[in-house]
Amino acid sequence: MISDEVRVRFAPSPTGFLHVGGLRTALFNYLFARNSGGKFILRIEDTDRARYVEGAVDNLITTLRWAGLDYDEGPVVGGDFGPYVQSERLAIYKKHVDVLLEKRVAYRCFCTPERLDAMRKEQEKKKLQPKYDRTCLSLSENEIEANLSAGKPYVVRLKVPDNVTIKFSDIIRGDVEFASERVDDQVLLKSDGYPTYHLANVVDDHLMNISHVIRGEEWLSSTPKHVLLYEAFGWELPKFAHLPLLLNPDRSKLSKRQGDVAVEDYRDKGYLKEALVNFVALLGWNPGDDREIFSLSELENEFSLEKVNKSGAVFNVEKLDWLNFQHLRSKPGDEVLDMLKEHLAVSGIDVTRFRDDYLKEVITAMRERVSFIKDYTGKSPYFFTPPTEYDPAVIRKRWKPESADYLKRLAGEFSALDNPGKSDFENALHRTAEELKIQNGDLIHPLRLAVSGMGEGPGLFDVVSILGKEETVRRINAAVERIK
RNA sequence: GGCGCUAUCGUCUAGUGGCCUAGGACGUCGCCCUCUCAAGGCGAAAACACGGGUUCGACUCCCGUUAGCGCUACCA
Repeated sequence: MISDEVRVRFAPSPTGFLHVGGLRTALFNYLFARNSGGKFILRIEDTDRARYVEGAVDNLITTLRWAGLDYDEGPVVGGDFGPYVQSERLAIYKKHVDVLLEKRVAYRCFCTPERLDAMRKEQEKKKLQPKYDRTCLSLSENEIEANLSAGKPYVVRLKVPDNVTIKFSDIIRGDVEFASERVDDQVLLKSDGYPTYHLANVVDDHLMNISHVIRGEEWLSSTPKHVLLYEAFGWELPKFAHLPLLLNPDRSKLSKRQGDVAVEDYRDKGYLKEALVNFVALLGWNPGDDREIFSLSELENEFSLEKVNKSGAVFNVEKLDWLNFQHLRSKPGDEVLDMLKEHLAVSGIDVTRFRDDYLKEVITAMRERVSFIKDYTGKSPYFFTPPTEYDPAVIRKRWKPESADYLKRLAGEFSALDNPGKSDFENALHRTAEELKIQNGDLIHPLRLAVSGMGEGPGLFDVVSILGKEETVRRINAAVERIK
């Protein structure tokens, strides 16, 4: 009997890196658990020795933690239902296969991969459904014994009952049914003694008391096999929820080739975990109103499987960028400061040259203008290093023959100021323009070019006051020498 | 091919038979603000796949067609 407690699991296979689709599946499981006061479990499905990738488990765990999806039971943290790595549970699967064999709902198959291959090709040629032909189902006890003692390798297959309709209910899709004729006699135990996904998954979900199986839609078609297994064991079915797939822009299943799919690719590009999590949550789920910006804890409060929709969702990076901007913008200044310092350090800029107060002023000035931390150096490099080049397009547009003289005059005015603030610079510039009988803009634009090398950025007087009097004057003098 | 799932603006989506002249967001475009760039404000273009039913009334329910996707391994 499955208890009332909600227990869900994320069960990745350690074949590489955490896929964004995997992140979304993990997130929905996590949110459902948190929302219902249940447990979120991590289980490693490493039953395919051929595809196992060294270090993938650690990577998976690290990435999940980075995203903030802490699990209650699983590798490293342990729990009462372990081990949580399938390769450490081989004896358990073997025992359960024996039960199935005993009940005669499974049978040994000694067919070679070569024969199976030929059979399948033949079926395909005849436009038949590829399906095991049950040759080994009719083996006598003696033949089986003989094969066994001859040490012939074998697999164990599920004996799918004839002419029944397999029905189950999916929380997201409603009632689904399959004709058993359509279901192949699935291999449960491979010849190397490892279980297949289907067997291990069902056994573990039952033994680990999993209440809800929340996974990608690609599993919907194999769910009848699982249902049959639960029935064969006499176990109660968990609730199923098959999530819509994440898609490439061309609407095929999200894959490499068409962009980045690894969570760490996005992390390395500077996306915040808050933005990625928020974005991925909105792919297939919505709160039912107009809100778009969510923190993880808000999602925990709001999430429900009933609001998950059925159709696949295109992974559209433009919206992710916008969300990154939103989340970065609302981060506390101190946190941004730390991130900025780290970014400067890895960019080879000597962080010790800048006081925290200086960097905080830069952050205030650039807040509305950056979507990523790297934009601080990308969009306003002049806060960290004096310009060495001046944008030719801006020179053409803003720099007049008289600009150099005007700026020299302005530099003189600035120099005379005593510990000036933003409004002092502003007043000095207005005064100079008036004396020169020119527009403020005739000074403002060349000055911006001189101090920044570019034509865009925060308010000019913010820039100048952040840079300070000495640095501003120095940059003016350098610019009038260099800009022709 | 078979089976299954799905189908609202370019994209993410709201919509559970009358509140729909189909709403919001991203993106795009225009205007305002303005020393530039952003941000912000205002506005525009932009969708119910198609055909049948059911109903007084369908985006909403049913059937079919079409299309897309998934599965069809001793992979998960």
